[in-house]
Amino acid sequence: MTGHTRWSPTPEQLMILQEMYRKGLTNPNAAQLQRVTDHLSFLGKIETKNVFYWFQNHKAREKKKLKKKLLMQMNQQQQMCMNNDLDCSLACSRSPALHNLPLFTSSTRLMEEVEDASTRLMNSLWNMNPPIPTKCDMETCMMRAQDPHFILLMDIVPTPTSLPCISSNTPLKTLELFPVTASSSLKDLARKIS
Amino acid sequence: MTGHTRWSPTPEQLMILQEMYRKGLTNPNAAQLQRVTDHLSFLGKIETKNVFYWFQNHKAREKKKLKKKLLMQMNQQQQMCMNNDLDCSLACSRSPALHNLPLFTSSTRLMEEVEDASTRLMNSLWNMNPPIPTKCDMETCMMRAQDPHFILLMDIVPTPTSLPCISSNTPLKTLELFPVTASSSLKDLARKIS
DNA sequence: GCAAATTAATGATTTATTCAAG
DNA sequence: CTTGAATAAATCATTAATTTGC
Repeated sequence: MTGHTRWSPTPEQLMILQEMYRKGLTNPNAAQLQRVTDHLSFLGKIETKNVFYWFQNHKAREKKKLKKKLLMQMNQQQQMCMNNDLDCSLACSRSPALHNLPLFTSSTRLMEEVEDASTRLMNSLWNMNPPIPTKCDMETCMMRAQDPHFILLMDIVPTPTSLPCISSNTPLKTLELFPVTASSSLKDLARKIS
Repeated sequence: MTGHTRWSPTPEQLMILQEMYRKGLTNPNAAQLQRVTDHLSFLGKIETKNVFYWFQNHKAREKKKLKKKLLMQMNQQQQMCMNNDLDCSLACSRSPALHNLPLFTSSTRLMEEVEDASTRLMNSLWNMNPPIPTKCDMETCMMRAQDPHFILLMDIVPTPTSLPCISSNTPLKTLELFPVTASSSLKDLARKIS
């Protein structure tokens, strides 16, 4: 195949082809190919098969590009989601109103004792000192299951007794079940013990 | 560190820890760690630091697992999307009602001639024979931009003159701009020419 | 079956990042 | 802007699980 030189569109031809494609001509039939070829032949040497192959290739490559682009978008989105929201997906509320919600019913288990033990421990922790600093009334909330956790979004209305936790103009917020501030340094504790 | 043997939770301890975590205890403070340790010490040798590390690791690894899971889901979804719908995203309608929609206005370009040339060619193609077999009236439609293409969903009401293209109980459908069936085989054409 | 060899899980440590107080 | 506490991420190291050849 050394004697041959393959077709290469002139800039004008290329632009028109691209424009046609962008306008929706992604799969021209024989008659259309012929017609396009006729028109483009005024701008340079061209054959029907060139046009045919161009559309074939262009479609495939646009598809590939779009695919790649969406992949990147999705990965990015996903990263953001992961980095910012994952902890929220674990968060839940200490409010008594939630104690009996499905959020706290465990999946069926063989060992009821484990269930009981952890529940008792959990309840004892709820009653521990120091008291958890955030205390809010809940009005509306949405719960979304995200196996194996739940995301709980709720409308928070700070009560008079509540500490300055969240400004009231951010209505939808996720509460945390357990205190954010430890009474003593965990690192120190861990070090002292080890 | 050869003399040491690292802590390994008994099955009961592990179950309770997991249960606590599932109930929302993902970041215990010092007092909580101590309390949990005290309780679990009845089930086997355990130190506060073990509990501390367990929660740290478990949280991190659950996060990682969830991340991976979501990633896979997204990739799957994406694959499906790509394989089934990509061609649809390129589809648009040949109906005269759409000729002046933004769908067919090209982006701003330096060379107006190209725009004109491709538009003229496009228009000539629209008027070509054989006539495009699908012919429907449109009532309602939605257009969604998906750079660099558009997805057009529309309510199709077959007219008396229309060929049997789409059953009327599938109201929302994507139309294709150009005929799906070529008047002669493209493959044959390409072969004949080459 | 079982014991060495390989792989996967996971406890423990270190390093980096975030965030609030001064 | 710096510092320190807290947390998250990355890494190391050992144990548990499994594979493999006999």
